[in-house]
Amino acid sequence: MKPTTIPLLGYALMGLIHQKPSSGYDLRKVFAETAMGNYSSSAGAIYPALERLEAAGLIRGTVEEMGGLRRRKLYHLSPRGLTELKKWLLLPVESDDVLRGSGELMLRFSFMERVLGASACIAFLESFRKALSGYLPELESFLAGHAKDMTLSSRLALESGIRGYQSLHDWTAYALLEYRGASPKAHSRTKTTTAGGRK
Amino acid sequence: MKPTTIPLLGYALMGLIHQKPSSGYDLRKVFAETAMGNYSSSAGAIYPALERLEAAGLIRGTVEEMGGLRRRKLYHLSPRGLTELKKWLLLPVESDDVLRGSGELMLRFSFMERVLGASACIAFLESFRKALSGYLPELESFLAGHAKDMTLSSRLALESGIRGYQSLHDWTAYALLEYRGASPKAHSRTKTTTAGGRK
DNA sequence: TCGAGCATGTAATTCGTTACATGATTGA
DNA sequence: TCAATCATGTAACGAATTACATGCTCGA
Repeated sequence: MKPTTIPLLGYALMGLIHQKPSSGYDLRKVFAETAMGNYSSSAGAIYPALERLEAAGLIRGTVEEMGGLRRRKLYHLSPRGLTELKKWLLLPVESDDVLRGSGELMLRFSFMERVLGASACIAFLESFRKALSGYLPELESFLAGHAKDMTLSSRLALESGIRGYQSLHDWTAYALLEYRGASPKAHSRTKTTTAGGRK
Repeated sequence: MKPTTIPLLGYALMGLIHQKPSSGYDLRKVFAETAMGNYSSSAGAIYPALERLEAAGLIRGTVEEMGGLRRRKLYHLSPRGLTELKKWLLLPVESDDVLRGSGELMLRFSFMERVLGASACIAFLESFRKALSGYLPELESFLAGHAKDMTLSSRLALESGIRGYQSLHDWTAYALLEYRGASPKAHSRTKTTTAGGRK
């Protein structure tokens, strides 16, 4: 039982297959049409990935001969696949993850409720929020220290990144409200305008 | 003279070398310490990349024997490298770029003022803003159409993406003000709270 | 003298991209 | 019948990650 390093695309596929058993073609369409996760894409990338997952025993493919239709290989998640998926979803939120773009974190979150339920989502949001609270002041002080040596455009690019993290920070508050507040009547998505807070 | 496909890391290196002739070690430190661009990283990734750039005639490396110091290979941009860098910076802002994460766009913008001057930055910001204005309604309507079929966590993940683009949209307005407004006295970085605008 | 940091590299592996290839089926 | 779309693949290539290897030099 090797460490079984699964690339991000593998988890994306497993998450989607968990939602609904799918063929390679189905999955390609999800990536192409829903602009999901932006990364990963289409063609000769996902079929090999599916083969790797199957070889690792994480998914199983069965050829469907639905009433005279074209043959399609439907994949569904194996018990081991579900275990691995859960393990990945339960990984702690490291500050490195936040730095590395948070794309993986969002992918995890998007699958989380279906696989682990609401309480895991709330715990995730809280630790995500904490990681952001720790990282934002770092960025702000880096900006404060280097702003004078930068061109305006490079400083603005940095500020854009900071704003992105602030927006993410605001979002965690909003998301926690959605999870805790029972009635989704107040569905307005107004900005909280908080964020910039020092620690 | 082949099409010379340069990967993103290559442009990042060229941009940094343009700012200041650097050794591989210097560049690694920039990536490691400034959390620049998040992507790209360190070690046996950047030395090969530098070799490729040199082989392509885009940079030139000269061994420095600074007063009994360790030998270090200083790279500086060649005229052809500068041409390629400018060409990349002047590329139009496609809506695909926005979708694919806007990381490349920000990298371009951060180098832009030093290489092309302020007017190019303004033009870039305007077309970036336009691309975002076109993309945001698409995302909003996708959300409106699919929200009912989603778990709360997957819907929130999508909303987080939308908020990110809105924040970027706000940022373009702020950045244009910084470029146009002469006195950088009003350096407050307050949120514009606009954004969600249709077209 | 000895370890930490400077500085540059190499090799194996793994993965994604691009482009091509194939065949079945449906609608015009 | 012919094009579009469904559906699955394969092969060449480029590039990143990881881990290892080397040697210099400075300060304690």
